[in-house]
Amino acid sequence: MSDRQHVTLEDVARTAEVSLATASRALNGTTRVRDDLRERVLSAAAELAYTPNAHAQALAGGSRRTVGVICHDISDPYFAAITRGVMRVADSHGLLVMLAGTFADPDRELACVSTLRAQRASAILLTGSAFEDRAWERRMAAELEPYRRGGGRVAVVTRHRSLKADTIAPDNRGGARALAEAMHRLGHRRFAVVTGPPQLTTVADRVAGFREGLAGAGVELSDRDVFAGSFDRDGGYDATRALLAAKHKATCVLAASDVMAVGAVSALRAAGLSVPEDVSVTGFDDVPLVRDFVPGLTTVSLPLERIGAEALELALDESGATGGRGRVRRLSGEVLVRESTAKPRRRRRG
Amino acid sequence: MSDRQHVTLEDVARTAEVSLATASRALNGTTRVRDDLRERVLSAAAELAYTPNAHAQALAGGSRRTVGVICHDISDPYFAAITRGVMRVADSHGLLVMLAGTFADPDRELACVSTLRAQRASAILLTGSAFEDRAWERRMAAELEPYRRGGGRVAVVTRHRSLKADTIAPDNRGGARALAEAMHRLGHRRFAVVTGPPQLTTVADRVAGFREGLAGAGVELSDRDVFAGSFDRDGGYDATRALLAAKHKATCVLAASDVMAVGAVSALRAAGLSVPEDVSVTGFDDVPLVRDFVPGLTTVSLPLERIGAEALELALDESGATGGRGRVRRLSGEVLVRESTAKPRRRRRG
DNA sequence: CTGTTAGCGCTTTCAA
DNA sequence: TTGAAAGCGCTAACAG
Repeated sequence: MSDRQHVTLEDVARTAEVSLATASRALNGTTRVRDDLRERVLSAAAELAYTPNAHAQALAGGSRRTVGVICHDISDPYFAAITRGVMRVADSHGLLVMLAGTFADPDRELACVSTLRAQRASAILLTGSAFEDRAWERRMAAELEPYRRGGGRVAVVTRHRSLKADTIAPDNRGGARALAEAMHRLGHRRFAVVTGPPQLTTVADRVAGFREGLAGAGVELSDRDVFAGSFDRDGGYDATRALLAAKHKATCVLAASDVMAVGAVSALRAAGLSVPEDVSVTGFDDVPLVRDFVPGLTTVSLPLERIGAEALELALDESGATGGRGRVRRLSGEVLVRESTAKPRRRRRG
Repeated sequence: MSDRQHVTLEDVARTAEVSLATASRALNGTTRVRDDLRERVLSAAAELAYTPNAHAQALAGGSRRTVGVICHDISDPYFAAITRGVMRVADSHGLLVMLAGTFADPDRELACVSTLRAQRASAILLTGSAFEDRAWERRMAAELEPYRRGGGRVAVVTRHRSLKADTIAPDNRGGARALAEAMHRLGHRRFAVVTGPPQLTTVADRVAGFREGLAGAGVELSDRDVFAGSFDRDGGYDATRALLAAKHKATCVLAASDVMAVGAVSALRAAGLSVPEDVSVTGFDDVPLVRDFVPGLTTVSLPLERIGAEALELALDESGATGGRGRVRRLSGEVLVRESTAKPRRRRRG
């Protein structure tokens, strides 16, 4: 046994008394190798507990066995579900997932791409919302372009088309519109929106959808009906507190995500209001655990795991790669009316 | 501009009209470089959108800029929270997280270690429960040992001591014992346990703790009081259905995790029982979103993000590395009695 | 089918 | 300080 740090292919070859090339071939199965030699190599490798150095393999032009996933925050069930879908597909392709978290910081996101680029990930998946910011978009495009030139594949979820990448596009706007319309049909006339930072395209799309749906039904949503917080549970809680403090008369609160809705419901309860008796609340996404909430959250269901899985599949599938513009796969959400929403009461507080 | 795939350091050096070595030094700041040369290198790199090839860097003995995290399922909020903690620390050290999911399959877990070893991750974190299986343990130890010899660091969460790695050990047993005792003090005398596969050490420890706590109070927990399912929401649901089908007379259901408890509550409700009026239910972990459930889930709170953060910190901190046995950092959980548990009724169903 | 050899892109001695 | 050159461990021609 050597006092070297790692067992290398050379050690294996020497032990098996074959050449480096033969050892490599035996291990990778690229070319046929005489059976007894292959046996010798394999047992030598096992005996020495040999593990190939992935860096050397990658450098020698062998493989690119990793994919990068960039999300805002893995502890958000939305991203967790998407990432799970990615991991399933990655696993079935023998790929390792490198996970980068941006915590919704645009600069951090750029840095993540750069890191993943350095790692020569075979694909980069941008799963988080984009930021509505021309300068940022340009910088992102500039970061992505050389990556693509080097053979890297890019897929994005809900992003601006300007990135020209393969895109999985859940219909945030349409889903929000349909949800708002459903709430209007239920009888609601006074609405408030509890939402995240408007620079996030997902947020912007959903709010735009709410606005459209209501406008179509003749209800105007003014800026004073929109309460923004961080795009998480606490943001939903805080925004709802602000709504309460403003003595807003909404009978229905449209939250920009399930997670925000959970915060909203908690804030309403803390204020002594009950859902849906006093106020109806809706979410968006239909994330796993929230399905077991009582009252069941009315929401727009998105196939999150599938979104992750398809994003990676799209990125990995070279065949249909259009020359630059990127393919777009649209997914529609389904409005799920559950118990967190009800007909508004005749009379309300205030 | 070359028609090469990637911009390399050589391109940068040529553009800046310096040697490879100087370019490298200027970029890494390892040695002093004349200011004007450094400037030239930096601007050439920027101009060419140069990104170092991490594989080449790693191979040349430069850096190990990744850590591996192995978990059962990232969409489980328990692992998501731990991973978030890991990512925070990784980020502050400039490390990239490689995430591997085992879906609680022992063989898959072994394979993950091997992959991460190949990637020369600077540390491997085993965050999922171990499996109670001597043969598996031996194989895992055999996989880890050469990794360590090559300078790799290993840290584990809730594992068997036999792995001899740095360990973050939440007190599953003690927490479970305290929780069971608290439920006994509340007045419960008939208990059932809804749990995951007993081969998982976490599960085994928690069930053992429940058993101990109850035994100390004079209540025997027999095998017929324990209902096992998969260690997730559906497992909790299914196990509770089994409990119901067996007409078990428990007034208090102890679930092995919050996520299982969520499934348990849903199953009870579906059967027309209310929590806590008809049956009390407890969880374990105190995962984020479940905190907003109504009724609030009585549980044992574990600092999940901190567990992840400390696991990586421990692994990265060479200073206190004991010569082989591994350091152990114990963390105790806190019993949180909320509204999902109540005094048992005098009379019960059946 | 097997062995020899030339890199992959970078860091790091070692001289200058 | 700077540059030349020797690898890091592996794969993939290219000869045999």
